Amino acid sequence: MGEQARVLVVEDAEAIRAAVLTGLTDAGFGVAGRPDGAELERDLATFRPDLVVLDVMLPGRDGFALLEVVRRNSAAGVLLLTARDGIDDRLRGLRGGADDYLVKPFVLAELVARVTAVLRRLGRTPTVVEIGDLMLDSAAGTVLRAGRPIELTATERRLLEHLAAHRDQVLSKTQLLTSVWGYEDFDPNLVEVHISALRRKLGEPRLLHTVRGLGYVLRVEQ
Amino acid sequence: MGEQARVLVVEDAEAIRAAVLTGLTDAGFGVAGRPDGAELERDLATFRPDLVVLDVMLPGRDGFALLEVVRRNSAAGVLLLTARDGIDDRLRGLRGGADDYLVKPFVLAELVARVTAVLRRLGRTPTVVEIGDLMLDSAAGTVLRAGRPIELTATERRLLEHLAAHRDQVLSKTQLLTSVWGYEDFDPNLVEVHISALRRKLGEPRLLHTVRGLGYVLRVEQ
DNA sequence: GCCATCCCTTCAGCCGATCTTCAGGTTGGG
DNA sequence: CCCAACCTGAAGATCGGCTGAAGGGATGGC
Repeated sequence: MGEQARVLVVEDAEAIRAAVLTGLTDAGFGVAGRPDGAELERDLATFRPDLVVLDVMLPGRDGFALLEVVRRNSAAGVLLLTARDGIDDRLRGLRGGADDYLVKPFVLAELVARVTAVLRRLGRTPTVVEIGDLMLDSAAGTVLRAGRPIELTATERRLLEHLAAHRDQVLSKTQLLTSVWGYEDFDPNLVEVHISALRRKLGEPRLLHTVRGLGYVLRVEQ
Repeated sequence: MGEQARVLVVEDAEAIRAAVLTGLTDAGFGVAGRPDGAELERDLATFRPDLVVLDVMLPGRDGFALLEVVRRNSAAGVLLLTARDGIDDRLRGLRGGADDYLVKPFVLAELVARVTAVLRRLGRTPTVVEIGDLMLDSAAGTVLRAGRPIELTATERRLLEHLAAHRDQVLSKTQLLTSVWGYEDFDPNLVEVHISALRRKLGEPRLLHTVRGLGYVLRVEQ
């Protein structure tokens, strides 16, 4: 496809938002802008951004809260804009799972460079991942097994995309719980239940394997 | 237990290098340091870092040149340290394919946070250990002997990984009990039983040897 | 506003894999 | 030859993982 990556910009300062949107458009990205994160969930579902640029200082829910929302509801990358130069904010952002951050004021060219870098790192440029006869199109939101479409719930899709992004790597239930659910507390059964549902829908031959005592791995057996 | 990730630090200022190495060690990383990149190719091959921290201003080849070397010769991530605050440098670094950069002077905690973040983004790197025709991939959770997969239980895998991490080194049953099982009480037979099972699965020629009265050692006999 | 539906999460029972212990056999150094 | 060290098959206890079912919150149609 056109392979145009989509970037959602949530920034309340209109001048900055406009400049950023222009810069990103010039750089060849598909863009959308919002003054706040009130409709973030909906935007994630409809606009399906590959990356979300979040201002930390926002009316309503702040950038950190929105970061959680993005993580829970999509596989999009996150770039934080922080007005304060405080190390604490930056650390909090990175620990909270942001892919990168930028301190205001910034030069437009640098933001574009960082957006590009994050997208490249995330390997989001090609939105299609193939594993055996399984095909994930994160842009279109479709999953095909042997050419046949599979209906997944949001959680199942996030789980599958995460496993696919780490194919051939064993991921523990704890890792999955934190990166797919964003949970701190540990309830292995929650993961097991969703793995079970995912397997039922994915069908045979089995791609999603249990490594007893370690976790799960998406792998094509030879 | 996963093996610790390895970080190579190339930085000519000795005070900074020492501080960084200490901080990373405290954070649980395996580390190595160099004042310049003269032996980078060799280091990449022998130390097998998961991440390389590169100072941009270096005697001899500078950070950008070394970045290229890392990219060509390994799958390691790269974090650039730049003394200048100039946007140009930062852009050049990100465009050149660095996974992240940090502007000096920086707070040690932030460097550690960034190193952790980059490693996490990179998917924690496949740590592969080879001993003779035995290959352990702790990320993929696989063990191969002469190319053939071997099914191990969780305890057997931990035991083997521990022995592999200390290849050619005799480990007593007490040492194994404490480091693999975390037990305080001493039941040598418990270790013997698992060693026995491990040998059966690993097959011939024997890699796991008994040193009577001392312990066990993983070694390729000549 | 109300109801049907979907989905996430928790719970409980089941099953097989695995851990640990025990008992008896084997090995090797002195 | 003897004894301590080591090996290993077997078996009960325990654990990790799977799955059907049900509660409850959110969503969307009427």
